[in-house]
Amino acid sequence: MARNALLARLEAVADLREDEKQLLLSLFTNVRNFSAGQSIIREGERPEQVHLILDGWAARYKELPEGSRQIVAFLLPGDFCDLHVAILANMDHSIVALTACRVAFVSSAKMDTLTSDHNSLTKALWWGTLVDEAVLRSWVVNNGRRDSMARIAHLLCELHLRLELIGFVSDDRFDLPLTQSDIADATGLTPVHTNRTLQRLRKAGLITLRGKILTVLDFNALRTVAGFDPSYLHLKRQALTER
Amino acid sequence: MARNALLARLEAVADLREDEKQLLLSLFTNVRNFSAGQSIIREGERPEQVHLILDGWAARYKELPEGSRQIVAFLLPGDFCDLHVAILANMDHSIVALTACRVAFVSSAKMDTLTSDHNSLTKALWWGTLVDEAVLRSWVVNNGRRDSMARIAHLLCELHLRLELIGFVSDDRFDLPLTQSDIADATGLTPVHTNRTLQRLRKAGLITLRGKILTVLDFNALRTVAGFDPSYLHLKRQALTER
DNA sequence: CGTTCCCTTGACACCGATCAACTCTGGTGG
DNA sequence: CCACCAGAGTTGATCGGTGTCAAGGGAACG
Repeated sequence: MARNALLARLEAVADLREDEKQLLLSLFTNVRNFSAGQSIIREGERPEQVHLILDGWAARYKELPEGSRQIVAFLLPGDFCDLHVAILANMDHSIVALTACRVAFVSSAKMDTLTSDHNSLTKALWWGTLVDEAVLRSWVVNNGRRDSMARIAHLLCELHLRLELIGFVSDDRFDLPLTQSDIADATGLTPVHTNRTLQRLRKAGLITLRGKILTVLDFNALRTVAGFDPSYLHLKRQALTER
Repeated sequence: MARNALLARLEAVADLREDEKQLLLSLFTNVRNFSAGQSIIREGERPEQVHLILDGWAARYKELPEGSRQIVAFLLPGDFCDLHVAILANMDHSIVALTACRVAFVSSAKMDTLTSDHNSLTKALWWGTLVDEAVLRSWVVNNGRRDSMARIAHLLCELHLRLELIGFVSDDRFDLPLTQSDIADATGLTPVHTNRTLQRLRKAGLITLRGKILTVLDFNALRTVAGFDPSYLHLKRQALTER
């Protein structure tokens, strides 16, 4: 990964022993590669394995009857696609690779024994799903109550912090491998309007976006435009959030 | 409750033994009453107890700096407010009673021992939080990609099924103790527009809404308008969903 | 060197927001 | 029992943000 993206996330909450870390990492040896655009899991499927993103970006999305889609989460290295397979019957949504992705597969049986043997690991994994849920809540707010500027700004703030946590940000600059249509599908806007809004964010001197590199020029201003409060990400090591 | 609203929800997924049911119910003896409008938990708090709605409706919401609010979930009898207190540090949102509510309090310690002793109960509770998450995803879609008619129709379909599951629906008719402003806050609309949209739903012959009683006149038509697919609710006992 | 995405731009339509009354309802107290 | 009142629902007029449609430009890739 960033061999330790998963650990980076978990250690933000739990203090894991060295042997637990090793044990966890040892599970994710069965790896498969996906290319951009390939679907990792489809709605209605019942995967037999738990999937973990090792590298690359993927999106969790739902498709509507008339053909539009809504992305409900971006999955970054260290994120699980479906920790819940063992419990819920079927996937109620799909997952697609947005960039080339390395994905680890673990049988749910292995996960089960892992969690029944190691309480602190279980708790750490639990914590991960609860943060996912908190992020989801903030997306409901985003799509429901913010205008296009604030929506996109909020998304960028969130990605900035999540990527920073796993070591993908340097100097307020990071790789943003999303098309404007992807951003539109995440924020509930149209591609055209997303384009214009990004232009406004640039003209306001908040960001630059060249190639697929996003630079946050003024994080505090961006945060203000977004109405962004990072506490929902529940980052315990709060260094990042203090500026 | 509907003493068994919680059980109704859990039994939709797990086959619990009688003694497990009794054990579970025995926990929720410490009860407190809230009146409509009273807040049950506030953002930033760190509650020491797990809260379960026994009776009445509550809302999970976030407030924005400029004063508007977004409801991110409706809590019905049998729903937990904060199964996660033990793990996440602080509440990243607030919970308010929408009607008079009876709420049970359980110390997180008790919950902990319960879950470490009874695997099937743990799984059932887990399942509950996963369904919450699935509902959240569908709300993101709702606010992001549906127009006002479909949004409100979708919300009504969801409430219909959730209430049916816990026995609060008879004859496609149920108590809907929400103000139009509440519906607006859930769907990301304004009260005025919510009002007009409800009128359109009535004129289209899909629903009636008198007093606080909602009658679904044509569920299939409502479902079509909403683009509603109930599978995200993961109701195992699927009788309800087949019409 | 052409094809295919992706980004960009313009003109226009429309859904939903805003602002500002007015009405209705249910609950309260005199 | 009535008068009052606050909160909820309703209506109309107008504004603005976002969607839609259509076309052109640019960059990556075979």
